[in-house]
Amino acid sequence: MTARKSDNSESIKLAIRETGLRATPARIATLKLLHKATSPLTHAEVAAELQSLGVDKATVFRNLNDMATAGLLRRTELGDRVWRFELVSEDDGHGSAHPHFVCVDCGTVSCMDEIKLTAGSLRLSQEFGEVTEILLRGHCNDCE
Amino acid sequence: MTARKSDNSESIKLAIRETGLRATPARIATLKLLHKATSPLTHAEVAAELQSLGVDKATVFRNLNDMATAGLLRRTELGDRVWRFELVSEDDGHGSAHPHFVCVDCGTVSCMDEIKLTAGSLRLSQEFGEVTEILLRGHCNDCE
DNA sequence: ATGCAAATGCAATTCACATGCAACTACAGA
DNA sequence: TCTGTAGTTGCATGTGAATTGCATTTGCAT
Repeated sequence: MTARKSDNSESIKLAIRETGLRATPARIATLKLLHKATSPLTHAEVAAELQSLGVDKATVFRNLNDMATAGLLRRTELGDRVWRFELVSEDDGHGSAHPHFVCVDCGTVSCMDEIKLTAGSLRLSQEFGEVTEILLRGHCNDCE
Repeated sequence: MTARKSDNSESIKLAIRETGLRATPARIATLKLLHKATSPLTHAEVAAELQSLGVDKATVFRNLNDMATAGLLRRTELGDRVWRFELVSEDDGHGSAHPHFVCVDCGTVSCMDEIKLTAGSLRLSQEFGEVTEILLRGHCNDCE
């Protein structure tokens, strides 16, 4: 008894339900997959992986988008017109919007908590609208 | 005489030829259009504009890409899976990219020439890698 | 003026993603 | 534990941007 191969399935289920979504096999498998991944995965990659479980491509698309909207995943675009998804780690807690650095080569997303605009720039940016996200793209040190 | 309506056509032609490409009407029209534009234009926008001149969509696509490769244009992807092109203006010296503001509601793209990071942030960002693009997302004043 | 590589027009295609709808299922309540 | 139903899924189809193949045309060096 106990310690069955339930792994972290239960905690994953809870995390999903917390967002108001249902803990379906497809979603659990998606999160497990992203949990193992060392870099963001594309729609296609996740879909290919879950196909063996009988999960449809469209379902994967919808789930990734839904879970990204729900805040479980982060959706990034590296510049090759393909969305990539990665887990939003809980310990990364600070819900506040902090800048991200995206390596266009490996897709790694780093949080740049300390990056700020100059005061003047901040004011200028107000003239455009309400900034909700700051994204820097480039080549990370591990890639160049 | 002189100062005919040749405008800057001649200088545009020269600029194109300098890259090894031919100065065709479609390319000249494309550059003139981008010259007038105040923000990056999409393939579709340029194509729509040049359609009245009888220029085919595919030609526009190819020309934009070719001229971007040639260094006349800058090709950016602002997160909506659509390429945008803008002139790499010589007088603007810094061939380097300037930040863009993208409205997540209406999709409008604005160039933020004056926006800068603090010196400290600039230094910090170096620790992540070489930043090639800065993107701010949010709700523009016309939308909120 | 002339030849030919470069460029163009048109149609068809690819590729990533989105959607409509009927069937299914997770899960809250009986 | 059983059941109703709103949330999900599978399948097929649609969409919109970008790309490609190929025959024809054209810029421009000679």
